[in-house]
Amino acid sequence: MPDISTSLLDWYDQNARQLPWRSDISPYRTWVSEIMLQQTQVDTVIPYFERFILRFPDLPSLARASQADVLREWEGLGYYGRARNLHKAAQLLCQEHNCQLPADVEALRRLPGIGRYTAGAIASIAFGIAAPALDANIRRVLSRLLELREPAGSPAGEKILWEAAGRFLSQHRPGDHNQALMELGALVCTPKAPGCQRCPLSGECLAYAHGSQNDLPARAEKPAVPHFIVTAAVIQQGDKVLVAQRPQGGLLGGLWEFPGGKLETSDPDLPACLRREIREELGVEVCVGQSLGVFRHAYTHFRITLHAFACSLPPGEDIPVSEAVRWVTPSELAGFPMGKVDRLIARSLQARAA
DNA sequence: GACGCGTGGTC
DNA sequence: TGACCAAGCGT
Repeated sequence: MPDISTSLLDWYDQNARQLPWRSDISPYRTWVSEIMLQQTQVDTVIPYFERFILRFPDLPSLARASQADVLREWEGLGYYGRARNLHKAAQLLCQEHNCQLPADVEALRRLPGIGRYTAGAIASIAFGIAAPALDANIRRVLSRLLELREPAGSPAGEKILWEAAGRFLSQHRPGDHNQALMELGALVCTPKAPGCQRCPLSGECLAYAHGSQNDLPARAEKPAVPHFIVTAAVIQQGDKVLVAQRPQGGLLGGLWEFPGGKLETSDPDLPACLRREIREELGVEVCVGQSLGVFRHAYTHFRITLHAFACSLPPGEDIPVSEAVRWVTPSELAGFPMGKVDRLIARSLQARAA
């Protein structure tokens, strides 16, 4: 096992990007940045981090906020469970831990939204604790360094990689060491066309020695991505439209949408699909009118083509409002957190009304 | 332990 | 344009 830390940290000191969360380091800022960075690239996170910190500058301000306000700041970033858990954890910490993040890996690990990686990252970066971290970048760097044939993500591969992350770790600068490995993975040891010529670890890298860097890390086969046809109803009454809140647990949980759903084989056509969905969700028959557009969108595990329709209620029919069903004017839609496609529809309505 | 969970960039 | 990829976590 070579000592990679010295050359790694030297490289990091010369090449680290200046990022918002690398100045004014505090446990709170480190925490917010690490949650945002889960499965999300640095360039995407930067503007969200800046806005979020302006809006919620410290842990008490986040704990006091409403979930809708937190989700609105998160809108567009995806994986909204991260925002719900961040908010929940802030409230827990202010109830039980004096509004302080614990300086302890196991205690961090128990907070909602903090798993093995994030606990190690916060502990090492914010508190200087010698805890390893393993993310997609470090998996790739270490897989190549060790020329690991086990697929990253497999149980055997994970075991080897976590042990390696711990063995390599600098006891002196663990936070910089973890960030340096991630920085190296993001800037040099990239998935395609890795820059081995300018890599500080190429001399120790088994993959580079054998020319196998482009074939690593090994990957398991991925299943085919299904494609669904879905419909959405913009139900209009006077100058208002109906929006519904999605349940907390699942896809786009807690966000608002124009109701609708998947086309089933039993549906004769798109309007029939939409009438069925609205009947099932809201208990009323709607009149389906003109098309408001067709939207394609790719989620992680499936793809949709969404057909939006202007709809109206027959005379005498009504829909009772509730916590999760509201009639709002197009200009009020901006206050309701939404996913990508529904926001596109909402914006087209605002433009139409203006 | 396998699966569900968003979105944007890249090639 | 479609497939791949990304500072993972919860159930």
